Amino acid sequence: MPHSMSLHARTARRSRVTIAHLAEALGLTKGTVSRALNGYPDISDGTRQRVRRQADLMGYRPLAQAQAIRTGRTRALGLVLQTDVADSQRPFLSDFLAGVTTAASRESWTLTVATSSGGEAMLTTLSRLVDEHKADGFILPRSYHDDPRVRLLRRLDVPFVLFGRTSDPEGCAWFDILGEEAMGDAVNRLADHGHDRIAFVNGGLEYMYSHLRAEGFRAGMAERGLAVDPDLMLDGATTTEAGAAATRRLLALHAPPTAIVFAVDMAALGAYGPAADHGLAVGRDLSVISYDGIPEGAWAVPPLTTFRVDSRKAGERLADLLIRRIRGASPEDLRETAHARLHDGGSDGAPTLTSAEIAARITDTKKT
Amino acid sequence: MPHSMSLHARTARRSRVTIAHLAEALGLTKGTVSRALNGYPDISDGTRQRVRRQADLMGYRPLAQAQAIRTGRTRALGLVLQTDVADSQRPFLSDFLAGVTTAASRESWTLTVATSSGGEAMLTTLSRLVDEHKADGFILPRSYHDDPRVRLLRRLDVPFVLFGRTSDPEGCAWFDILGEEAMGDAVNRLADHGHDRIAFVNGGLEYMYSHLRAEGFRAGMAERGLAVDPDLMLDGATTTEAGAAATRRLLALHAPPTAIVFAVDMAALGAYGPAADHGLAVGRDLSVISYDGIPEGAWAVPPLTTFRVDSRKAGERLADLLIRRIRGASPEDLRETAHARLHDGGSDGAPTLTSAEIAARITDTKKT
DNA sequence: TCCCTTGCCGAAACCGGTTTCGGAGCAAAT
DNA sequence: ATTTGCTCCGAAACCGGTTTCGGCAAGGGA
Repeated sequence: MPHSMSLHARTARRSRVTIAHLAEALGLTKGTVSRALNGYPDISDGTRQRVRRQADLMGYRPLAQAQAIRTGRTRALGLVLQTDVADSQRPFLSDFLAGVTTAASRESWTLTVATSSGGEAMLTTLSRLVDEHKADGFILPRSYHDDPRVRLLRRLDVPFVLFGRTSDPEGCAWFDILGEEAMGDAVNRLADHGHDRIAFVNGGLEYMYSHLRAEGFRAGMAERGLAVDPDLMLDGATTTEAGAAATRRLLALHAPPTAIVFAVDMAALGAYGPAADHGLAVGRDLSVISYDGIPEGAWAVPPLTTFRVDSRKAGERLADLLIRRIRGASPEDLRETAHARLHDGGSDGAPTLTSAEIAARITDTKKT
Repeated sequence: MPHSMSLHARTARRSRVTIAHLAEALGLTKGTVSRALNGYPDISDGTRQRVRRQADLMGYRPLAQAQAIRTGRTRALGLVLQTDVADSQRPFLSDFLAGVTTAASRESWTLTVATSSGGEAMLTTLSRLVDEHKADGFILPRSYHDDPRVRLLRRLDVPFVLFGRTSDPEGCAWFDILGEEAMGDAVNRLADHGHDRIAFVNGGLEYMYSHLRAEGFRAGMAERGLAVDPDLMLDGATTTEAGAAATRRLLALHAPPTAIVFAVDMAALGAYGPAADHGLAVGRDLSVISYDGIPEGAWAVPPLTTFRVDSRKAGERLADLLIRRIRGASPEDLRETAHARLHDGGSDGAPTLTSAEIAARITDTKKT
């Protein structure tokens, strides 16, 4: 007499089909069903098929949290956002999340999000999430040159993937956009336009990307046989104000640049004000190329020429890599990069003035 | 002989302090400890104190997922973002998430985020999350006039809070910004400037906010004794392109407005192009006031005068309300509103031209 | 003094899964 | 014919909590 004693009817409010229901319907025990579904070798192919078929016939999906108390894994990705810094990734957060969650839900994983303000709080939050088993691994956005989060998770032996590279790649998986390549392309583009006095305004040196982008800028200059003037190399500009200050400083030089490459859009937007102050038209008298593709760039006049990042894809790739990392793949096999795409806004072009002419213009406007 | 047989030493990698450890240290059983911590009445005050003390002495924190398999509650808030619509809340997503998660973690809850594209997918995602017990309740951003998510969750008897109101408030808790008040203030401000021919460009009527803001606009007009001309009432503009189209249509009227109130910043940004096409200076010849406070508005020339929303606070309040809702508070007691704050950008001012003069200007520029 | 509450806690079942252990059944080897 | 070994599954313990049930001891009323 099969199906003799049925479990409590599924009429109860919000009852799901459990592994016990499934086992009963199959005439097997919970344990056998579980092993069948989880690929244990001591289950015959026949029953495995039968179990699988019945499982998706009845629409059985294991309860992640029930599995978690035994396995310690809850099929959740963790993402801790730092909210106290002006972050060029912020405008794309929505896209980024869309990427992460769609890739995650493809494997029926979910995303747990937390925020923290300040580096210390970040570490506290991370270890709390680890301790409470809220996530099986973490996506770490905006990697630092020397990243304390990496050290923490490495020590705790918790899987993670970086959005960005880091100085000590030991045990690190990552996805990154080749910012150095973009910066090199920017130099080449400007050189093609005829510029030979090109400045570089970098972001904060605590971030890994700054080192890479500076490298890329230098490589581009070398490629075109252009000298890198230390006076034209600034850093620490991640806001519009800092970008404006950097621009003013560059324009005040005896031999100002005819073009500026910014590592960060937010800083590049700061170039427009000082340029206008001296009657310099961005895109003609002063060329600007930048990186990020933030929406504000499109509203500048002329719109910013910049290298766009596909945040949604980044999220997808990171989620995918992290899941594979959690499942045991070695970090060395989980390193991917992609290219930024140039968006021609009009803020760069052939120089209409030489460096000397710009210098003259500056002294002129200063007098008045 | 108390403490005779100690549990496996806590030296094991990543072992937490469990309720069994706690019980052993106290010489009680797991069940008693659990009841003590959860406020059951059949525990003496003395032991309750003792248990509590020992609990935070040993740093015990219950594993949410272990509790969940019995209680069905996992101390997680759910947030499903719709990613396929141009959403004025998107630039503030980071702040919003910061608000939600800080309020949640204050009560040691977490946030589970999912995304979906399309209304149907949204409902599927929601019911999957409910079915898999991934969240105990949901924050529903950007409420619709008639919201299918509300109907679904109401039917499933799952707690939720709305960011925004809805047409059928039955069983709904919410937090909302008084957009109608802002629109009324906008009208008053324009009337103070001397405008008497004011247009209103609304967002999509499927959203609840559009109805409220239209209402607020009408109330403001009535308050100032101004007639509402049906020709000056448009809707469906949530993008820059749609805003531009609406502006062109308004300017082409026999008696064009001297000021336009937009329900949405993204649409308001569309006013600049058409105005410039006809040689009209925004802020002087044509006044524009809007709502949202998106960062792009600051880059328009002149910057947009707009009503800003405090997204972080909204997130905090929503998380708080939802937690109380899940804990059993009745939805009627969980309804809060807040005010938008005016940010004076310069896109509005006293009219320099009358409606007739604008009309003349339009026909002039059309000829050339 | 006896009985009946009442307060308070232990014991054990339970939630929905996973994992270990052991043994039944069968075929091949001795 | 017995032993050996292998395949495959059931039984039961386990994970970290919650909840039900029952019983002991103290207190109160008759």
